Amino acid sequence: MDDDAPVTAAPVPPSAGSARERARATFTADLLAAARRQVAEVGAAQLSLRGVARELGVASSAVYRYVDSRDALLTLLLIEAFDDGGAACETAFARARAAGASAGETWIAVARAFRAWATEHRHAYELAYGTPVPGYVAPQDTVSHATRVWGVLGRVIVAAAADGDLAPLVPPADVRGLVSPAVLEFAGSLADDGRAAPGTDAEEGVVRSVVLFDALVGAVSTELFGHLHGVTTDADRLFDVTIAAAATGVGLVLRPAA
Amino acid sequence: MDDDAPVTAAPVPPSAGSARERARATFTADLLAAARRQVAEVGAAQLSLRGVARELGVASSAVYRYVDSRDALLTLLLIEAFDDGGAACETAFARARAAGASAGETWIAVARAFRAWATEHRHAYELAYGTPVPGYVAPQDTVSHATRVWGVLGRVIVAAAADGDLAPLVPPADVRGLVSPAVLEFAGSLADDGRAAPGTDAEEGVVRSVVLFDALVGAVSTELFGHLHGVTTDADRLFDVTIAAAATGVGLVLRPAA
DNA sequence: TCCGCAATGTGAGCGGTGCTCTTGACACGT
DNA sequence: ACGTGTCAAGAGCACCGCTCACATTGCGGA
Repeated sequence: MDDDAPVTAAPVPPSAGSARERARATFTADLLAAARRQVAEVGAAQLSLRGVARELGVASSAVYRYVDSRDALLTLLLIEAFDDGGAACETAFARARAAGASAGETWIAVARAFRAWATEHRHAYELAYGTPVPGYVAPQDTVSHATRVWGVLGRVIVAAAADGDLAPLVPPADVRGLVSPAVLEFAGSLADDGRAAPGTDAEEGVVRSVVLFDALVGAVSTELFGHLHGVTTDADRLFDVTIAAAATGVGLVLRPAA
Repeated sequence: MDDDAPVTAAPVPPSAGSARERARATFTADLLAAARRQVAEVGAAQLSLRGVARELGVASSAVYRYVDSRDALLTLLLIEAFDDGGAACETAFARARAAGASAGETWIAVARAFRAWATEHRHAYELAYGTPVPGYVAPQDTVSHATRVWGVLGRVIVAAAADGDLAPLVPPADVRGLVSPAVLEFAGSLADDGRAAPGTDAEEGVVRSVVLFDALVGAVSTELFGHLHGVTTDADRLFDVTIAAAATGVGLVLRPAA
């Protein structure tokens, strides 16, 4: 009631911009929320622009004023998903390290956080880490968000190297030339103190991160996609064992905090 | 030309059954072939009954005479996919063992075969091991086909135990009560000579198989779904390293054949 | 103050989808 | 030779993504 004030009133109530810009912002937010809700209910592949329009009580064509296409909407949700999962891993990492956890313990904490996020946001996980939506290719804007999880895993390896918790690979693997230069550069920027631990091979570190990533996505995907259905009586514990085995596989020593 | 013979002729030319039954069988086969082709081209989620009807030069409604629904058709293709992937693993296993390969070498051969199959039949892999098709729940008939890969991985572990190539898990994992009884029974049936190697814990063996399975699906999925895009310059070698790390993680010793 | 423009919402419409149901033709077994 | 039952066809329903011409409305400049 207070909002439709006299003619020239209220130039900048809470947010900036003209009334139109504010309306646009709030409607866009509502649209994204509705889309998020719909993805959570029926999955990304079933996301329907007409459906969100219905939910918003608006003509289906109106949605196209705010979003280029269904794919563009999917891209927004995909970025959100990557950011959400990445943030979950990042806070788990930070919290574990702040609590003095060893690199191995940190890896387990990160993996658990990732799995918890995936379980709670099943469809967001599917969107980000499941089968690519058919006919849809993720634009370049998404990769920077997708790398957040990678960054955390890389820092786990860096921390392990710094703490002396990184055993040699068994059997020794020749990783020379395996990693693309751009990724090597990205990996080089991960060490907190600006310098990698002595004797650490950056290329081998990236390979270890890849193995951890594969194990993580593999464990979560098989569980969420039903391939472990009826296999175990305690999925939580099985996940922990799986994740621990992955650590051992990359030479990440699992020891309690010092 | 020879087929549309005179009125009462040719009771049982090559296959059995009446002319109607034979026609039905061949048409069903054609239908499946067309569906297979379409899945290979555009993916399972884009499989269109109208599309296969078009390809067969038939009305879309006619397809429903031969298949209950789009989902039923998907089920047939899903079973095919599981069988195909399972067969690839089985022949790789048999071939490696026949050549005297160690359990570790056999694991690598199986993993490579699985990856090769997945790469060649991308959409079949997606159908079987990717995000479940939304709104579609795989019927019970599919599980027996899905277990073929599991059987191979289980036999890898059994072989390793028999050959003394199975190191204890590091760190030791308490796997008591982790595995469902039905799966334990299935695992018990895998030993070729009818008896598990002495000192082998069946439950722990299943857990090792799960870890291998997760690593396999994880490695293939991340690669096929684009998460390793631009990371490596040699995906084949990276896969091998990943698979070797998984073996080490479950205590599967990688040694050359005796 | 008023006018023109741009942003916005609408609804019809196009071509596509899965699926159902009626209708008519054909082949089969008796 | 004839009933019976299988079959393909096509219309139709409800949904989808997307486009476009059309009103409306709010904004900024004259």
